[in-house]
Amino acid sequence: MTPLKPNRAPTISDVAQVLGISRSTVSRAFSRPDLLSDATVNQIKETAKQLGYRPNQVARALSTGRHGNIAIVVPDIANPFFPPLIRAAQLAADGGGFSLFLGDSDEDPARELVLLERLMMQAGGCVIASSRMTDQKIQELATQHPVVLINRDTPGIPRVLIDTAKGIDAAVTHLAELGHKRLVYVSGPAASWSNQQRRNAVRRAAARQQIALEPVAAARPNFNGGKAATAAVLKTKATAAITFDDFVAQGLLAGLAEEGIMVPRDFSVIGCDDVLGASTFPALTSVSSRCTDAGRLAVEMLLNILQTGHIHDLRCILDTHLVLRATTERRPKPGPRTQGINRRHA
Amino acid sequence: MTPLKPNRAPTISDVAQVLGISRSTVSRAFSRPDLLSDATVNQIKETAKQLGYRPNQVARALSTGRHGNIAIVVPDIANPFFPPLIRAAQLAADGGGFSLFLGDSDEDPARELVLLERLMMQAGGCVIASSRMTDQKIQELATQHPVVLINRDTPGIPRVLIDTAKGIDAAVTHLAELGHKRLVYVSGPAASWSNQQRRNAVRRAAARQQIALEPVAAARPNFNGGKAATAAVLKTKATAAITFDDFVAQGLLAGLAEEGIMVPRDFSVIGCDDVLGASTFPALTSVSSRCTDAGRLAVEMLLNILQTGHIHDLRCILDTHLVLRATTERRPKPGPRTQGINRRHA
DNA sequence: GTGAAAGCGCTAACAC
DNA sequence: GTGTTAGCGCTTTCAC
Repeated sequence: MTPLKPNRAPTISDVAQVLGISRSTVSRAFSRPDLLSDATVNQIKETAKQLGYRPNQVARALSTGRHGNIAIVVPDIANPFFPPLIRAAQLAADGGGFSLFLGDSDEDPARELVLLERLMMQAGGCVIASSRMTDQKIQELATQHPVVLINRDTPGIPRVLIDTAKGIDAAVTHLAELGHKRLVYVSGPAASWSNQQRRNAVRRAAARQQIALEPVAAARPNFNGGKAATAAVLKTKATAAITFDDFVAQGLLAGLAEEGIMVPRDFSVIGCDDVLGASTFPALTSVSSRCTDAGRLAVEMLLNILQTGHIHDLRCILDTHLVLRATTERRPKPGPRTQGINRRHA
Repeated sequence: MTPLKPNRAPTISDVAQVLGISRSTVSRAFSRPDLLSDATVNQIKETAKQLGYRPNQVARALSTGRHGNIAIVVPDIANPFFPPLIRAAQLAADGGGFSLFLGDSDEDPARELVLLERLMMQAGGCVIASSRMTDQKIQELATQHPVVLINRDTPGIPRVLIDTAKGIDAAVTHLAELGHKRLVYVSGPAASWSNQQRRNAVRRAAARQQIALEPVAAARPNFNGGKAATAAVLKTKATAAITFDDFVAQGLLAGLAEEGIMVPRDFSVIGCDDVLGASTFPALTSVSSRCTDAGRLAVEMLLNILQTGHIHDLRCILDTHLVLRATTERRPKPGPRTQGINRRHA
């Protein structure tokens, strides 16, 4: 059992005293060196280093109102869509000299708000990814702090949107070309903009290709949600499914395997986000989504706002494409399905 | 293009003035309400709410030295071992009323140090997961700030260790029982404590089971690293591999498939961490590691230090077990391997 | 180009 | 119980 650090860190005053100069000069050497002669700046930085002086962010923040922090809030860190996004955000923040607060709302809009309010006391702005809050709440928040959204199309607020429409279009077209006539969309959270956008994209594309569309809801956007939806999917008599995300697709794959339905021979599956790579079996065909780009871009937009002090109503669209792997195939011939035999383990 | 928020937030003085009382009283109503009469506390909180007053964390931090923040730094957010850990850490921090800074060192010790030094100006303490820094640097850091380590056994510093020994032991025993005589350990980062610990555990267990052990290094602890190691693995003539983590195992699986080696018929593979679940094919047998518990525990330990002001040299061990799935089987009969034909796609 | 002084919003002795 | 006073470490007018 040890007590904590005894000696306090050197301050601006210590440096000033050693050099016999005023504290403001030392301050300027770090915040506005252009106002000082090169000689003094060097001298100050030199002794500062010797003393181990480092400017205190907190004091600076109190004085200027500019804390060098931003925040990012996501619905679920463990959802593989977000880690690459967060990683890119952290990198971009770091590049701009900012520190990053992380919040996980656990898919709960109330928690999301509380978290943001706490974080925004110390952050200059925030990135909210896949917000579950209402547009109204978001707009309210945005009047008080700089906000950049990812995958949420709230007017007036800078936002990065991953436009799955193009990729989904390709997916539906692909299925149509394989002869499928009846398709199901396994949906995700109702409050999710991505889900709405994907559902609509599937609907439009299905109409254009003249194939029937059946809606089925996954209780939660994860493996179990997808697996649990299997029965409902099969009941529709569809021969192919597009799912809200790869997780749901993975669950569906597992559910189908359990029912002895062979993918892609008996049933075709296409995921969204392409975060699972080739790690499912069969390797999942999926609509890619550029989460890394989205994270980096959102932070860059936020830092730009912080620097200029002006919010532009930017609406930045990242498009997507279909990544073909091994879960789609020509529509099976109509007739009784080979059920009850788990071919995967045969 | 909109300019930013015009009106500044109400301060403690505003509340005091409205009520015609002193600022300290208002301050106490929020920080030490036990010192005030219930009547005044209620009155103050009431008008504070009306004015929309919220205590300013930054000012409080400057005054007390207690910023309500902690930091967590990991080598790679996108490594699936960390998201559940970070998620649990964030939850625990949140529960204690703390905000969480997140840093990604990108597997680089220098970057890790810089990041930590920046973050620790605003955080009361930090959790460092799978640090790549030297013990010396870590100890140096720990003299200046409360530090809790995850998967790093630096003496004198509170730490949470996921003890893969038990699980690895089970893994090696399992392989021995299946008749394997020659095993390879595909190692991860040299600076990683986990890697050293796993390597040693495999070595000990192999010696005990009297099976030969060949070391092979994965260039990076990820899919590509594992895949690239495939040739080296095959050259050892081993019939089974234990890999540093599931990622490497997944890469190896892919590499083997490409070479036409069937898993588990021709070759057995066991991963570590069990973060990929059943999503590989074949479903990966793996040594589980309780990353969620580790994240929660580490933060709880840190908060405890922050509250008591005392560092106990805690060494908290979480043990592991083997999760059997589908990538291990009886040793193949010696003889020429079926190579060149990719059986997976046959 | 540099110094003096006021203040960011809050807390913490110390008085009464 | 409540008010007074003096900071926490830094920035930023305003002088010179």
